[in-house]
Amino acid sequence: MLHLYDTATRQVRELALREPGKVSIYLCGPTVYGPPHLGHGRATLVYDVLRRYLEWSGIEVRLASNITDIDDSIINRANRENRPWQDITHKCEAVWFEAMGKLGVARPTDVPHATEYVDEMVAMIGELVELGRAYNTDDGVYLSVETVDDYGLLVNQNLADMIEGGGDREVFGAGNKRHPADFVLWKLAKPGEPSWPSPWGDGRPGWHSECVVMSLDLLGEGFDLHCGGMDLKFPHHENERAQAVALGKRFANHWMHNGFVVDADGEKMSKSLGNVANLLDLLDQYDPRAYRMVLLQSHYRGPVSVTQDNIDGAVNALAGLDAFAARTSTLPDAAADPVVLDAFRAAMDDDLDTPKATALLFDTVRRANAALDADDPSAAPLAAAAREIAAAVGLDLKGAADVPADVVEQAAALDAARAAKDFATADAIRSELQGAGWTVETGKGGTTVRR
RNA sequence: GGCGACGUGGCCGAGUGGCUAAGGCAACGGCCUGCAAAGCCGUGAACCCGGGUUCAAUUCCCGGCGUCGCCUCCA
Repeated sequence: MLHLYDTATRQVRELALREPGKVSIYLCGPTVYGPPHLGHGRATLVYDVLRRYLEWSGIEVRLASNITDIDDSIINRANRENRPWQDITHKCEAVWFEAMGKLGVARPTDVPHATEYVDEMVAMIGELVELGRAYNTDDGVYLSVETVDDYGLLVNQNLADMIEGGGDREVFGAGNKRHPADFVLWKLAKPGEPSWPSPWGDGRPGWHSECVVMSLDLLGEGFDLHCGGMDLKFPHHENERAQAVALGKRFANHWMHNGFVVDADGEKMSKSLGNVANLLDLLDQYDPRAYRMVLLQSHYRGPVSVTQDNIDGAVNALAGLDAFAARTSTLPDAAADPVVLDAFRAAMDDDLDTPKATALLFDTVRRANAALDADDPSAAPLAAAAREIAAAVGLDLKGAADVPADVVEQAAALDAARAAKDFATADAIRSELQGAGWTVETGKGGTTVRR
Protein backbone atom coordinates (compact mmCIF):
# COMPACT_ATOMS: atom_id res chain seq x y z
CA MET A 1 0.00 0.00 0.00
CA LEU A 2 1.05 3.53 -0.73
CA HIS A 3 3.07 5.36 1.89
CA LEU A 4 3.46 9.11 1.64
CA TYR A 5 5.20 11.75 3.65
CA ASP A 6 2.61 13.52 5.77
CA THR A 7 3.36 17.15 6.51
CA ALA A 8 1.22 17.17 9.64
CA THR A 9 3.01 14.31 11.38
CA ARG A 10 6.32 14.88 9.60
CA GLN A 11 6.81 11.26 8.72
CA VAL A 12 6.21 8.86 5.91
CA ARG A 13 3.10 6.90 6.74
CA GLU A 14 0.55 4.77 4.99
CA LEU A 15 -2.13 6.64 3.14
CA ALA A 16 -5.14 5.27 4.97
CA LEU A 17 -8.28 5.10 2.86
CA ARG A 18 -11.55 6.07 4.42
CA GLU A 19 -13.28 3.63 2.09
CA PRO A 20 -11.38 0.61 0.81
CA GLY A 21 -10.65 0.83 -2.90
CA LYS A 22 -11.49 4.51 -3.10
CA VAL A 23 -9.41 7.58 -2.44
CA SER A 24 -10.55 11.15 -2.01
CA ILE A 25 -8.04 13.86 -2.83
CA TYR A 26 -8.24 17.61 -2.72
CA LEU A 27 -5.68 19.60 -4.68
CA CYS A 28 -5.42 23.36 -4.40
CA GLY A 29 -5.80 24.69 -7.90
CA PRO A 30 -4.83 27.99 -9.48
CA THR A 31 -6.04 31.52 -8.99
CA VAL A 32 -6.93 32.41 -12.55
CA TYR A 33 -5.41 35.81 -13.19
CA GLY A 34 -2.43 35.04 -15.41
CA PRO A 35 -0.71 32.37 -17.46
CA PRO A 36 0.36 29.20 -15.65
CA HIS A 37 4.04 29.11 -14.69
CA LEU A 38 6.46 26.26 -14.24
CA GLY A 39 5.51 25.83 -10.60
CA HIS A 40 1.90 25.21 -11.49
CA GLY A 41 3.11 22.68 -13.99
CA ARG A 42 5.11 20.85 -11.41
CA ALA A 43 2.28 20.62 -8.90
CA THR A 44 -0.23 19.37 -11.41
CA LEU A 45 2.22 16.87 -12.85
CA VAL A 46 3.20 15.51 -9.45
CA TYR A 47 -0.41 14.86 -8.52
CA ASP A 48 -1.26 13.61 -11.97
CA VAL A 49 1.43 10.97 -11.52
CA LEU A 50 -0.03 10.15 -8.11
CA ARG A 51 -3.50 9.90 -9.53
CA ARG A 52 -2.51 7.73 -12.46
CA TYR A 53 -0.53 5.43 -10.25
CA LEU A 54 -3.47 5.02 -7.87
CA GLU A 55 -5.80 4.33 -10.76
CA TRP A 56 -3.32 1.91 -12.26
CA SER A 57 -3.32 0.18 -8.88
CA GLY A 58 -7.04 -0.33 -9.21
CA ILE A 59 -8.11 2.38 -6.81
CA GLU A 60 -10.99 4.63 -7.70
CA VAL A 61 -9.79 8.22 -7.46
CA ARG A 62 -11.95 11.20 -6.73
CA LEU A 63 -9.79 14.25 -7.27
CA ALA A 64 -11.28 17.64 -6.57
CA SER A 65 -9.25 20.65 -7.61
CA ASN A 66 -10.59 24.14 -7.35
CA ILE A 67 -10.40 27.22 -9.48
CA THR A 68 -10.06 30.40 -7.45
CA ASP A 69 -12.00 32.84 -9.58
CA ILE A 70 -12.42 35.69 -7.15
CA ASP A 71 -9.40 37.26 -5.53
CA ASP A 72 -7.57 40.56 -5.16
CA SER A 73 -5.12 39.66 -7.92
CA ILE A 74 -7.99 39.22 -10.31
CA ILE A 75 -9.63 42.47 -9.30
CA ASN A 76 -6.35 44.34 -9.56
CA ARG A 77 -5.71 43.10 -13.05
CA ALA A 78 -9.26 43.88 -14.11
CA ASN A 79 -8.86 47.45 -12.87
CA ARG A 80 -5.45 47.83 -14.44
CA GLU A 81 -6.66 46.63 -17.82
CA ASN A 82 -10.09 48.12 -17.49
CA ARG A 83 -11.98 44.98 -18.37
CA PRO A 84 -14.56 42.82 -16.59
CA TRP A 85 -12.98 40.50 -14.04
CA GLN A 86 -14.96 37.55 -15.41
CA ASP A 87 -13.29 38.10 -18.74
CA ILE A 88 -9.96 37.48 -17.06
CA THR A 89 -11.03 34.43 -15.08
CA HIS A 90 -12.76 32.75 -18.01
CA LYS A 91 -9.85 33.24 -20.37
CA CYS A 92 -7.25 32.24 -17.83
CA GLU A 93 -9.13 29.12 -16.95
CA ALA A 94 -9.37 28.13 -20.59
CA VAL A 95 -5.64 28.69 -21.01
CA TRP A 96 -5.00 26.69 -17.86
CA PHE A 97 -6.83 23.61 -19.04
CA GLU A 98 -5.34 23.88 -22.48
CA ALA A 99 -1.88 23.84 -20.92
CA MET A 100 -2.82 20.93 -18.67
CA GLY A 101 -4.05 19.05 -21.68
CA LYS A 102 -0.73 19.50 -23.42
CA LEU A 103 1.08 18.34 -20.32
CA GLY A 104 -1.01 15.23 -20.34
CA VAL A 105 -2.54 16.09 -16.98
CA ALA A 106 -5.93 14.44 -16.68
CA ARG A 107 -8.75 16.75 -15.72
CA PRO A 108 -9.75 16.44 -12.07
CA THR A 109 -12.99 14.60 -11.44
CA ASP A 110 -14.37 17.74 -9.80
CA VAL A 111 -13.51 21.35 -10.63
CA PRO A 112 -15.37 23.59 -8.20
CA HIS A 113 -15.19 27.37 -8.54
CA ALA A 114 -15.01 29.74 -5.60
CA THR A 115 -17.80 31.87 -7.02
CA GLU A 116 -20.11 28.85 -7.02
CA TYR A 117 -19.64 28.41 -3.29
CA VAL A 118 -20.09 31.90 -1.91
CA ASP A 119 -23.35 31.08 -0.12
CA GLU A 120 -21.78 28.07 1.56
CA MET A 121 -18.80 30.16 2.59
CA VAL A 122 -21.05 32.82 4.08
CA ALA A 123 -22.86 30.11 6.02
CA MET A 124 -19.61 28.66 7.31
CA ILE A 125 -18.26 32.06 8.34
CA GLY A 126 -21.56 32.69 10.14
CA GLU A 127 -21.06 29.49 12.09
CA LEU A 128 -17.57 30.51 13.05
CA VAL A 129 -18.84 33.88 14.24
CA GLU A 130 -21.56 32.16 16.27
CA LEU A 131 -19.01 29.87 17.83
CA GLY A 132 -17.05 32.90 18.90
CA ARG A 133 -14.11 31.92 16.77
CA ALA A 134 -14.45 34.66 14.24
CA TYR A 135 -15.17 38.33 14.73
CA ASN A 136 -16.32 41.34 12.84
CA THR A 137 -14.27 44.47 12.22
CA ASP A 138 -14.89 47.53 10.12
CA ASP A 139 -13.21 45.96 7.11
CA GLY A 140 -14.29 42.36 7.36
CA VAL A 141 -14.58 39.18 9.38
CA TYR A 142 -11.50 37.52 10.82
CA LEU A 143 -10.73 34.13 12.26
CA SER A 144 -9.23 34.19 15.72
CA VAL A 145 -6.29 31.82 15.49
CA GLU A 146 -5.83 31.77 19.25
CA THR A 147 -9.05 29.77 19.51
CA VAL A 148 -7.59 27.04 17.32
CA ASP A 149 -5.67 24.24 18.97
CA ASP A 150 -2.48 23.30 17.20
CA TYR A 151 -2.40 26.39 15.05
CA GLY A 152 0.95 26.09 13.29
CA LEU A 153 0.85 22.31 13.02
CA LEU A 154 1.65 22.20 9.33
CA VAL A 155 4.54 24.64 9.54
CA ASN A 156 5.75 23.07 12.76
CA GLN A 157 5.81 26.37 14.56
CA ASN A 158 3.78 27.76 17.39
CA LEU A 159 2.07 31.08 17.29
CA ALA A 160 4.56 32.83 19.56
CA ASP A 161 7.56 31.81 17.45
CA MET A 162 5.86 32.82 14.26
CA ILE A 163 5.10 36.24 15.58
CA GLU A 164 8.46 36.72 17.18
CA GLY A 165 10.12 36.02 13.89
CA GLY A 166 7.76 38.02 11.78
CA GLY A 167 10.78 39.86 10.54
CA ASP A 168 10.33 43.18 8.84
CA ARG A 169 7.13 42.25 7.19
CA GLU A 170 4.08 44.32 7.34
CA VAL A 171 1.17 42.65 9.06
CA PHE A 172 -1.91 43.01 6.92
CA GLY A 173 -4.85 44.63 8.60
CA ALA A 174 -2.90 44.75 11.84
CA GLY A 175 -4.90 47.65 13.17
CA ASN A 176 -8.16 45.78 13.10
CA LYS A 177 -7.05 42.38 14.21
CA ARG A 178 -7.03 40.97 17.69
CA HIS A 179 -3.97 38.95 16.92
CA PRO A 180 -1.47 39.58 14.13
CA ALA A 181 -1.91 36.08 12.75
CA ASP A 182 -5.68 36.31 12.48
CA PHE A 183 -6.73 36.08 8.87
CA VAL A 184 -9.61 37.44 6.89
CA LEU A 185 -12.63 35.28 6.11
CA TRP A 186 -14.80 37.95 4.55
CA LYS A 187 -13.63 41.19 2.98
CA LEU A 188 -16.07 44.06 2.82
CA ALA A 189 -16.26 45.48 -0.68
CA LYS A 190 -14.97 48.88 -1.60
CA PRO A 191 -16.98 50.80 -4.15
CA GLY A 192 -16.86 49.21 -7.58
CA GLU A 193 -15.56 45.88 -6.38
CA PRO A 194 -17.39 42.66 -7.15
CA SER A 195 -19.41 41.61 -4.14
CA TRP A 196 -21.90 39.21 -2.70
CA PRO A 197 -24.35 39.85 0.11
CA SER A 198 -23.62 38.73 3.64
CA PRO A 199 -24.84 39.46 7.19
CA TRP A 200 -21.75 41.61 7.70
CA GLY A 201 -22.20 43.62 4.53
CA ASP A 202 -21.51 43.08 0.85
CA GLY A 203 -18.11 41.71 0.13
CA ARG A 204 -16.15 38.70 -1.02
CA PRO A 205 -14.63 35.67 0.65
CA GLY A 206 -11.02 35.54 1.81
CA TRP A 207 -8.74 33.15 0.07
CA HIS A 208 -8.67 30.32 2.59
CA SER A 209 -12.36 29.61 3.00
CA GLU A 210 -13.26 28.19 -0.36
CA CYS A 211 -11.08 25.11 -0.07
CA VAL A 212 -12.58 24.20 3.29
CA VAL A 213 -16.14 24.47 2.07
CA MET A 214 -15.52 22.77 -1.26
CA SER A 215 -13.44 19.90 0.01
CA LEU A 216 -15.91 19.12 2.78
CA ASP A 217 -18.84 19.44 0.41
CA LEU A 218 -17.42 17.28 -2.36
CA LEU A 219 -15.31 14.84 -0.41
CA GLY A 220 -16.80 14.91 3.05
CA GLU A 221 -15.28 15.03 6.49
CA GLY A 222 -12.04 13.20 7.08
CA PHE A 223 -11.19 12.93 3.39
CA ASP A 224 -8.03 11.08 2.57
CA LEU A 225 -5.46 13.48 1.19
CA HIS A 226 -4.92 17.19 0.77
CA CYS A 227 -2.25 18.29 -1.69
CA GLY A 228 -0.52 21.36 -2.98
CA GLY A 229 2.77 23.14 -3.40
CA MET A 230 5.15 23.67 -0.52
CA ASP A 231 4.38 27.38 -0.53
CA LEU A 232 0.74 26.71 0.24
CA LYS A 233 1.62 25.00 3.49
CA PHE A 234 1.53 28.37 5.16
CA PRO A 235 -0.58 30.32 5.37
CA HIS A 236 -3.09 28.75 3.02
CA HIS A 237 -3.30 25.18 4.24
CA GLU A 238 -2.70 26.12 7.83
CA ASN A 239 -5.63 28.50 7.60
CA GLU A 240 -7.86 26.00 5.88
CA ARG A 241 -7.17 23.57 8.63
CA ALA A 242 -7.72 26.25 11.26
CA GLN A 243 -11.23 26.87 9.98
CA ALA A 244 -12.13 23.21 9.92
CA VAL A 245 -10.74 22.72 13.41
CA ALA A 246 -12.59 25.78 14.65
CA LEU A 247 -15.77 24.31 13.21
CA GLY A 248 -15.12 21.05 14.98
CA LYS A 249 -14.89 19.12 11.74
CA ARG A 250 -12.49 16.41 10.75
CA PHE A 251 -10.44 17.67 7.84
CA ALA A 252 -7.77 16.04 5.69
CA ASN A 253 -6.31 12.84 7.05
CA HIS A 254 -3.00 13.26 5.25
CA TRP A 255 -1.14 16.29 3.88
CA MET A 256 1.15 16.16 0.89
CA HIS A 257 3.33 18.99 -0.42
CA ASN A 258 5.53 19.14 -3.47
CA GLY A 259 8.80 21.06 -3.70
CA PHE A 260 9.61 24.16 -5.64
CA VAL A 261 10.88 24.74 -9.09
CA VAL A 262 14.19 26.51 -8.77
CA ASP A 263 16.42 28.22 -11.27
CA ALA A 264 19.96 27.33 -12.21
CA ASP A 265 21.27 29.11 -9.13
CA GLY A 266 19.00 27.13 -6.87
CA GLU A 267 16.64 29.98 -6.22
CA LYS A 268 12.91 29.61 -6.19
CA MET A 269 10.94 30.06 -9.38
CA SER A 270 10.81 29.91 -12.94
CA LYS A 271 12.72 32.03 -15.37
CA SER A 272 15.56 29.60 -15.55
CA LEU A 273 15.49 28.73 -19.19
CA GLY A 274 15.96 32.30 -20.26
CA ASN A 275 13.73 31.86 -23.22
CA VAL A 276 11.02 30.23 -21.14
CA ALA A 277 9.18 32.55 -18.80
CA ASN A 278 6.14 30.40 -18.23
CA LEU A 279 4.65 27.02 -18.78
CA LEU A 280 3.10 27.98 -22.08
CA ASP A 281 6.49 28.83 -23.56
CA LEU A 282 7.95 25.58 -22.34
CA LEU A 283 5.11 23.61 -23.91
CA ASP A 284 5.50 25.59 -27.06
CA GLN A 285 9.19 25.11 -27.49
CA TYR A 286 9.80 21.58 -26.25
CA ASP A 287 8.19 18.18 -26.21
CA PRO A 288 5.61 18.59 -23.42
CA ARG A 289 6.55 15.16 -22.10
CA ALA A 290 10.01 16.45 -21.27
CA TYR A 291 8.80 18.30 -18.20
CA ARG A 292 7.10 15.20 -16.87
CA MET A 293 10.30 13.27 -17.50
CA VAL A 294 12.41 15.83 -15.62
CA LEU A 295 10.06 15.62 -12.66
CA LEU A 296 9.88 11.85 -12.69
CA GLN A 297 13.64 11.69 -12.42
CA SER A 298 13.70 13.68 -9.23
CA HIS A 299 11.77 13.25 -6.01
CA TYR A 300 8.59 15.28 -5.64
CA ARG A 301 9.56 16.71 -2.28
CA GLY A 302 12.92 18.10 -3.32
CA PRO A 303 13.56 21.22 -5.31
CA VAL A 304 13.94 20.70 -9.02
CA SER A 305 15.72 22.92 -11.46
CA VAL A 306 14.26 23.32 -14.88
CA THR A 307 17.19 24.28 -17.05
CA GLN A 308 18.16 23.91 -20.65
CA ASP A 309 20.39 20.96 -19.81
CA ASN A 310 17.65 19.15 -17.89
CA ILE A 311 15.07 19.61 -20.57
CA ASP A 312 17.50 18.58 -23.29
CA GLY A 313 18.47 15.53 -21.30
CA ALA A 314 14.85 14.57 -20.85
CA VAL A 315 14.13 15.03 -24.55
CA ASN A 316 17.02 12.72 -25.39
CA ALA A 317 15.94 10.18 -22.81
CA LEU A 318 12.45 10.19 -24.29
CA ALA A 319 13.89 9.61 -27.74
CA GLY A 320 15.37 6.38 -26.45
CA LEU A 321 12.06 5.29 -24.94
CA ASP A 322 10.21 6.17 -28.11
CA ALA A 323 12.65 4.13 -30.14
CA PHE A 324 12.06 1.24 -27.79
CA ALA A 325 8.30 1.61 -28.07
CA ALA A 326 8.58 1.62 -31.85
CA ARG A 327 10.89 -1.37 -31.84
CA THR A 328 8.58 -3.42 -29.63
CA SER A 329 5.28 -2.32 -31.11
CA THR A 330 5.01 -5.43 -33.25
CA LEU A 331 5.87 -7.80 -30.45
CA PRO A 332 3.13 -10.29 -29.59
CA ASP A 333 1.07 -9.44 -26.53
CA ALA A 334 2.47 -10.85 -23.35
CA ALA A 335 1.75 -10.58 -19.66
CA ALA A 336 4.05 -8.03 -18.05
CA ASP A 337 6.96 -9.45 -16.12
CA PRO A 338 5.59 -9.68 -12.56
CA VAL A 339 8.96 -9.23 -10.88
CA VAL A 340 9.44 -5.91 -12.62
CA LEU A 341 5.95 -4.74 -11.74
CA ASP A 342 6.45 -5.71 -8.10
CA ALA A 343 9.64 -3.66 -8.02
CA PHE A 344 7.77 -0.77 -9.58
CA ARG A 345 5.03 -0.93 -6.95
CA ALA A 346 7.58 -1.12 -4.17
CA ALA A 347 9.29 2.02 -5.46
CA MET A 348 6.09 3.99 -5.90
CA ASP A 349 4.60 2.87 -2.61
CA ASP A 350 7.65 4.26 -0.86
CA ASP A 351 6.64 7.90 -0.89
CA LEU A 352 6.28 7.98 -4.66
CA ASP A 353 9.88 7.18 -5.45
CA THR A 354 9.64 8.03 -9.12
CA PRO A 355 13.42 8.31 -9.58
CA LYS A 356 13.71 4.68 -8.61
CA ALA A 357 10.73 3.79 -10.76
CA THR A 358 12.18 5.50 -13.82
CA ALA A 359 15.55 3.88 -13.18
CA LEU A 360 13.68 0.58 -13.23
CA LEU A 361 11.97 1.59 -16.45
CA PHE A 362 15.26 2.33 -18.20
CA ASP A 363 16.75 -0.83 -16.84
CA THR A 364 13.83 -2.88 -18.07
CA VAL A 365 14.09 -1.28 -21.49
CA ARG A 366 17.77 -2.15 -21.67
CA ARG A 367 17.10 -5.75 -20.63
CA ALA A 368 14.29 -6.08 -23.16
CA ASN A 369 16.52 -4.69 -25.90
CA ALA A 370 19.24 -7.15 -25.01
CA ALA A 371 16.72 -10.00 -25.01
CA LEU A 372 15.47 -8.87 -28.39
CA ASP A 373 19.01 -8.81 -29.76
CA ALA A 374 19.50 -12.35 -28.49
CA ASP A 375 16.12 -13.60 -29.70
CA ASP A 376 15.32 -14.40 -26.11
CA PRO A 377 11.62 -14.98 -25.31
CA SER A 378 11.83 -12.85 -22.17
CA ALA A 379 11.72 -9.78 -24.41
CA ALA A 380 7.94 -9.62 -24.68
CA PRO A 381 7.13 -9.75 -20.94
CA LEU A 382 9.85 -7.22 -20.22
CA ALA A 383 8.62 -4.92 -22.94
CA ALA A 384 5.08 -5.24 -21.62
CA ALA A 385 6.28 -4.35 -18.14
CA ALA A 386 8.09 -1.29 -19.46
CA ARG A 387 4.93 -0.17 -21.22
CA GLU A 388 2.88 -0.65 -18.08
CA ILE A 389 5.27 1.44 -16.05
CA ALA A 390 5.30 4.22 -18.62
CA ALA A 391 1.51 4.23 -18.71
CA ALA A 392 1.19 4.18 -14.93
CA VAL A 393 3.22 7.37 -14.58
CA GLY A 394 1.56 9.04 -17.54
CA LEU A 395 4.42 8.84 -20.01
CA ASP A 396 2.87 8.55 -23.42
CA LEU A 397 5.42 6.84 -25.63
CA LYS A 398 5.32 7.34 -29.35
CA GLY A 399 5.19 3.78 -30.53
CA ALA A 400 3.99 2.76 -33.92
CA ALA A 401 2.87 6.10 -35.20
CA ASP A 402 1.00 5.79 -38.43
CA VAL A 403 3.29 6.28 -41.35
CA PRO A 404 1.59 7.60 -44.48
CA ALA A 405 1.61 5.31 -47.50
CA ASP A 406 3.76 7.60 -49.61
CA VAL A 407 6.43 7.68 -46.91
CA VAL A 408 6.39 3.90 -46.75
CA GLU A 409 6.87 3.87 -50.51
CA GLN A 410 9.80 6.21 -50.25
CA ALA A 411 11.39 3.99 -47.65
CA ALA A 412 10.95 1.04 -49.99
CA ALA A 413 12.46 3.04 -52.83
CA LEU A 414 15.39 3.87 -50.57
CA ASP A 415 15.98 0.18 -49.94
CA ALA A 416 15.68 -0.60 -53.62
CA ALA A 417 18.26 2.04 -54.48
CA ARG A 418 20.61 0.69 -51.84
CA ALA A 419 20.15 -2.83 -53.13
CA ALA A 420 21.03 -1.59 -56.60
CA LYS A 421 24.00 0.26 -55.12
CA ASP A 422 22.60 3.48 -56.44
CA PHE A 423 23.77 5.40 -53.41
CA ALA A 424 23.22 8.82 -54.88
CA THR A 425 19.50 8.12 -55.21
CA ALA A 426 19.40 6.45 -51.79
CA ASP A 427 21.03 9.44 -50.14
CA ALA A 428 18.66 11.81 -51.90
CA ILE A 429 15.60 9.93 -50.69
CA ARG A 430 17.04 9.72 -47.22
CA SER A 431 17.67 13.42 -46.92
CA GLU A 432 14.24 14.14 -48.33
CA LEU A 433 12.61 12.00 -45.63
CA GLN A 434 14.75 13.52 -42.92
CA GLY A 435 13.90 16.95 -44.20
CA ALA A 436 10.24 16.07 -43.72
CA GLY A 437 10.93 15.34 -40.07
CA TRP A 438 11.22 11.56 -40.15
CA THR A 439 13.82 9.59 -38.28
CA VAL A 440 15.23 7.20 -40.84
CA GLU A 441 16.73 4.02 -39.48
CA THR A 442 18.67 1.77 -41.77
CA GLY A 443 19.19 -1.71 -40.42
CA LYS A 444 19.47 -5.31 -41.48
CA GLY A 445 15.78 -5.66 -42.08
CA GLY A 446 15.60 -2.63 -44.33
CA THR A 447 14.67 0.95 -43.65
CA THR A 448 12.16 1.94 -41.05
CA VAL A 449 10.81 5.39 -40.57
CA ARG A 450 9.32 7.04 -37.53
CA ARG A 451 8.64 10.47 -36.17
C1' G B 1 15.14 35.70 15.75
C1' G B 2 12.09 30.95 14.85
C1' C B 3 11.16 26.52 11.75
C1' G B 4 12.99 23.55 7.85
C1' A B 5 15.61 21.53 3.46
C1' C B 6 20.03 20.57 0.99
C1' G B 7 25.60 19.94 -0.33
C1' U B 8 27.06 12.58 -4.25
C1' G B 9 30.96 11.36 -10.89
C1' G B 10 31.53 16.69 -16.53
C1' C B 11 25.94 17.92 -15.72
C1' C B 12 21.16 16.23 -13.52
C1' G B 13 19.75 13.06 -9.72
C1' A B 14 18.57 8.46 -6.32
C1' G B 15 20.16 5.66 -2.28
C1' U B 16 22.59 2.91 1.74
C1' G B 17 25.78 1.61 8.99
C1' G B 18 29.68 -2.91 6.01
C1' C B 19 28.07 -6.59 0.08
C1' U B 20 30.11 -3.96 -7.45
C1' A B 21 26.98 3.88 -4.24
C1' A B 22 20.78 3.55 -8.89
C1' G B 23 19.23 5.79 -13.27
C1' G B 24 19.28 9.75 -17.12
C1' C B 25 22.23 13.20 -20.18
C1' A B 26 27.06 14.05 -22.03
C1' A B 27 31.94 11.50 -23.23
C1' C B 28 34.48 7.26 -25.00
C1' G B 29 34.73 2.09 -27.24
C1' G B 30 32.24 -1.76 -30.02
C1' C B 31 28.15 -3.75 -33.23
C1' C B 32 25.18 -2.52 -37.43
C1' U B 33 25.84 0.54 -42.22
C1' G B 34 28.00 1.61 -49.02
C1' C B 35 28.97 6.05 -45.87
C1' A B 36 26.26 8.27 -42.29
C1' A B 37 22.34 8.93 -39.01
C1' A B 38 19.28 6.48 -35.81
C1' G B 39 19.41 2.30 -32.85
C1' C B 40 21.60 -1.51 -29.72
C1' C B 41 25.48 -3.24 -26.35
C1' G B 42 29.52 -1.89 -23.26
C1' U B 43 33.24 1.41 -20.37
C1' G B 44 35.34 5.03 -17.15
C1' A B 45 34.56 8.60 -13.28
C1' A B 46 31.56 10.94 -7.28
C1' C B 47 29.63 10.86 -1.42
C1' C B 48 31.64 19.75 1.31
C1' C B 49 35.17 20.13 5.80
C1' G B 50 36.44 18.82 11.05
C1' G B 51 35.32 16.05 15.29
C1' G B 52 32.40 12.00 17.75
C1' U B 53 29.67 7.14 18.24
C1' U B 54 30.94 2.25 16.08
C1' C B 55 34.64 -3.50 14.71
C1' A B 56 32.84 -0.43 10.42
C1' A B 57 29.97 6.19 8.24
C1' U B 58 28.92 8.89 2.35
C1' U B 59 24.84 7.13 5.56
C1' C B 60 23.87 8.32 12.73
C1' C B 61 25.33 12.61 16.34
C1' C B 62 27.86 17.46 17.17
C1' G B 63 30.32 21.69 15.09
C1' G B 64 31.86 24.46 10.83
C1' C B 65 31.48 26.25 5.77
C1' G B 66 28.21 26.92 1.63
C1' U B 67 23.28 27.09 -0.81
C1' C B 68 18.07 27.49 -0.52
C1' G B 69 12.96 27.84 1.42
C1' C B 70 8.95 29.40 4.86
C1' C B 71 7.51 32.80 9.02
C1' U B 72 0.08 36.57 5.89
C1' C B 73 -2.39 36.69 0.47
C1' C B 74 2.91 32.80 -4.28
C1' A B 75 2.26 25.69 -7.17
